[in-house]
Amino acid sequence: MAEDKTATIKEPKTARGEATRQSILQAAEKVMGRVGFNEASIGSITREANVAQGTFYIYFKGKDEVFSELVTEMGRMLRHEINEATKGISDRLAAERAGLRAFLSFVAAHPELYRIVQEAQFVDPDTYRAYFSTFADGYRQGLAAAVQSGEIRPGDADIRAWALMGIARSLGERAVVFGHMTPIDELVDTAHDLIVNGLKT
Amino acid sequence: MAEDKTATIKEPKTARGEATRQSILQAAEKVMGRVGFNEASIGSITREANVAQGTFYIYFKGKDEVFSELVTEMGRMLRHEINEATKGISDRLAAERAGLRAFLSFVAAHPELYRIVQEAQFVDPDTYRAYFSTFADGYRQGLAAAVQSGEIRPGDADIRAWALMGIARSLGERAVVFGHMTPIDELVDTAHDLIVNGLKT
DNA sequence: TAAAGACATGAATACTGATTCATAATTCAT
DNA sequence: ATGAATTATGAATCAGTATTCATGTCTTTA
Repeated sequence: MAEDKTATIKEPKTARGEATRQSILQAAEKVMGRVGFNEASIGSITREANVAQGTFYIYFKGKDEVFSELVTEMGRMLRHEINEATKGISDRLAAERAGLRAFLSFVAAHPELYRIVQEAQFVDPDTYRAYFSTFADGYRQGLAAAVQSGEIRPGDADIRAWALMGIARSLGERAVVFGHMTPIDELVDTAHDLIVNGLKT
Repeated sequence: MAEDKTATIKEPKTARGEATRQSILQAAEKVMGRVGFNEASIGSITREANVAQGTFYIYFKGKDEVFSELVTEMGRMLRHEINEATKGISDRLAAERAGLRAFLSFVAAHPELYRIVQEAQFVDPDTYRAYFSTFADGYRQGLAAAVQSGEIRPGDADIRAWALMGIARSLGERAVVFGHMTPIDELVDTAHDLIVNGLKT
């Protein structure tokens, strides 16, 4: 039946509590970003946060819970960045460029968070899927509208949305995971040219 | 003279041993593909393989080692498939299409292996990086040659290689992880059109 | 300023699952 | 056929770490 998870309530009631919770969260981001979810022990997180182990359980049910919170938080931040970067740009291809640029800047600035989202695929599949489905939905709508208005050539919007997300993710990974130090503008220029004009002569 | 670097020797000397080793490998592929690396215990693998727990350590140093072997094996298989599918095709854009098709067919046929490669990013980063670096190198050379010969328009070959790999991976993930059931030919047609012609009208 | 509630501690406990190893069975070479 | 090598077993260890909890400190408020 419906099991009540309310048994262990969290939510700090005090400024002090909120601060502690926050420092645990930050420590978790740092440690998990560096060594990954599995290697990150509660002990290593609380040590980084300068609190005792037991304190962790005042605010979180376990490792999974902090992790999910980090992923969700990261999603919010990234969506916000991209919205800011593209809002007010009506030209679809220009928006494409601005969005790509914002994405790559973000992952360059937050490599740990990038890693955490990727790892969510295995640690918290539901959150992971929700994360990318949300992105894909928005993307698809934008592309469909642009096809409708004749701004871009016809083609399945969902498949294209995934293809374009793939380009962005792959270039992000190239930089963050594989250490290729290409300047972002060069990445954006090359990728955008490919997206707009394709490979053909 | 033990040219083996394996301080603790493995390598079955007997048909029986080879068979057992193989069934452990298959069981590991199955179990790890289903529940992921961390949830896959040695016990669950040996149970699946119908051998005792101790038997595992006759052939492998630990979980990491089977895992690496699976990733490497998968890389070999996939490269082979793509080489077969594209060999003899001199036209670059046609090869692009054939390679994409081969890739998507492969991941559709081996969803577990796909998952395992992704997880290698966290379990065995070196192998993961080697895997994609190898792919990227080959890809880059092909693109650079095609630019040289005037077959495709100029543009940084390395960035393009990563962008195109990203498209393939993303469409694979869309199918395998997100369960979108689009027929492969439709995926290939749409993606190839995007790759060749871009989005512009 | 004192009682109540919130927060913090960290040693003790509990659990999970990896790894070992003494023993037994099977296969191989002669 | 028989001793030697190889392979197989699984219960017993071992290690790491997640989680609890009895106790102590801080903060609020009446």
